[in-house]
Formats: sequence, C-alpha cells, structure tokens
Amino acid sequence: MDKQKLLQEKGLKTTTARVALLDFLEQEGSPLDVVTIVEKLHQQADQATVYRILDILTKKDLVNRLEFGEGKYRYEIQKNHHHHLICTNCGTISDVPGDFLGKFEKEIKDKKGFLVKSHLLEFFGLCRSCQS
Amino acid sequence: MDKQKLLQEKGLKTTTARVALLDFLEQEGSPLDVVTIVEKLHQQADQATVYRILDILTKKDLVNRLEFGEGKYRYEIQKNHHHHLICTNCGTISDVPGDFLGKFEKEIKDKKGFLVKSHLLEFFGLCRSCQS
DNA sequence: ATTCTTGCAAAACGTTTGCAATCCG
DNA sequence: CGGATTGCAAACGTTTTGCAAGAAT
Repeated sequence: MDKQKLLQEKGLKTTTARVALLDFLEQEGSPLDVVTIVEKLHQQADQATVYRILDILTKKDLVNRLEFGEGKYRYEIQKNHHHHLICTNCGTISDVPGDFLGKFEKEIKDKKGFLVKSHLLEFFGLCRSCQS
Repeated sequence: MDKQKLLQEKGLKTTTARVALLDFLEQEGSPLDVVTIVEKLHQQADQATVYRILDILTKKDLVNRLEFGEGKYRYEIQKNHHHHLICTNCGTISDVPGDFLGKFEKEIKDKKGFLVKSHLLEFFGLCRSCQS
C-alpha cells in the first residue's frame, strides 16, 4: 500500500517519520506500545514525534488506539473490524475477526434509547500453548 | 450490606478508610476515577491509601477496575456482570446487564483453541437526551 | 513563502513505593 | 504484642507541551 498517497488523502504531509511508522505498524500487525515502537523505529523519530504521529493517524483512522488494562496505550495499523485474544500467561496477542455485536447494539437502542457508535471488546485468557 | 463482615470474609482488617471507600462506591454506583474518589472521600483517606485499598479490593473481587480509553482507571463496586453505555457527549455512564458473550467464547475455544477467562466490553455512543 | 512537522527538554499526569508512625485484632 | 495499614513525600512510567529549527507543498 502506498503510504504517501494514504497520507495525502488525509491531508497530511508526507514525512519520513510518518511513512516509517506506518510501514512498521503494517509489518508488525499486532498492537504495540510506544516504548516498543520508538525502540524498533531506531532513531527514525523522537518519542514526542511518535506520540504526535500516532495521535494524528488515530484521528484520521489510519491507526487504532487500544487499551489492554496495562495503564498505557497500544497502537495497531487500521484493519477490518476485529478484536483481540490476549494471553495472560505469555502475552501473545492474536486477532479474532468479526463484528457480532450489531444485534445487541440494536437491542440497546430499542430498550434503552442509547445509540451505540462504537464499542471496545477484548478477550483475556490462555492461548493454546499456555493451557496444560 | 455489612462492610465489616465483607472485609473480614476476605481476610482484611476493618479500617475506617476501607469502610468509607466501600460505602462511597456502593452509594455512587457508577465507575469513578481516583481523583474523584479522593475528593469525595474528603480527608478520610490519602491518595496513596486509596490506590492501595482499590488495589486490594480489586484483587479480592469487591471492586471492579475498568478502562474507558481515558488513560486512567475507573473503579466501581462489584455487582452482577454488566457492561457500560458511555455517552461521548455528556459523559453519563449507565449499565447494561447481561453476559451474552458465552456463545462466542465457546466458538473462540473451538476454532482458535484460545480459552477465554474474562473479557472487557464497553459501548460508546449517545444517550437518549444527547441524540437530536 | 507559508504552513506543517520535528527534536529536545521540561512539565504534566496517573500510579507506585519506601519508610516511619499508627492501628487492628 | 505483632503484623497489617496508613500518610507523606519522593520516584516512576506514560503522555503532553513550548519553543525554536527544519522540512514539505
């Protein structure tokens, strides 16, 4: 995917830091915290810059900001709607596809009058190799 | 509910700070952040103490720790399994009862081999009075 | 040329910790 | 009495911000 075009479409200037960050997140796939991102980006962007880029990319929906109850944020490249399976033993994070809450959100609208715009759903447990 | 008994059952000493905090959270009902709790507790407990109490009460399942993507934790008194409807306009938080994910968690186990132990689910949108 | 973006350093914010004093059982 | 709990202050990790320099359109 052409990162330059992606950025232009969102009205953002093309900079090496932004392209590097997008490339990196795309290649990684799973949600990472900022310390890790800065480390792996290896000098290509200052920490403050990383925060600023992640912030603006999140607002432009190119990146997804998540919380896993760790007291910090994680970021991943935007993809099809999915949730995460977080292994509380080894820390591995895998994706689980699908948006199966639509039915329930309609129910909420009907019964409570609350109009759901988005939701946050993550699963915690044990991955296959950590069960025994 | 008798807070002293509750604490004793969990092997915790009865202190004025703990009882005050439990009373307060029970009376409030919805999830609050620590600053708010300390404020409303009005001198009945230091901030560090509040953190420590919330920590231990969370571990003992008397209190529930939540994250709403705000970069901080919120705490509520433990009640029946439920999720939250968070109005992104006025900030009001209401409960929505029910644990309807069991079916999907079984599916996850069957298809992915991942054993779900707990989940995190919150809904964001507009409450009845903020739609127009 | 003008506006946007970056690096650096400092600050802000939420949370945790060390230690001595105090309280509970 | 002895161990658990607390207050205070300091430390910590994460995130944000001010400002001057630099880069993109």
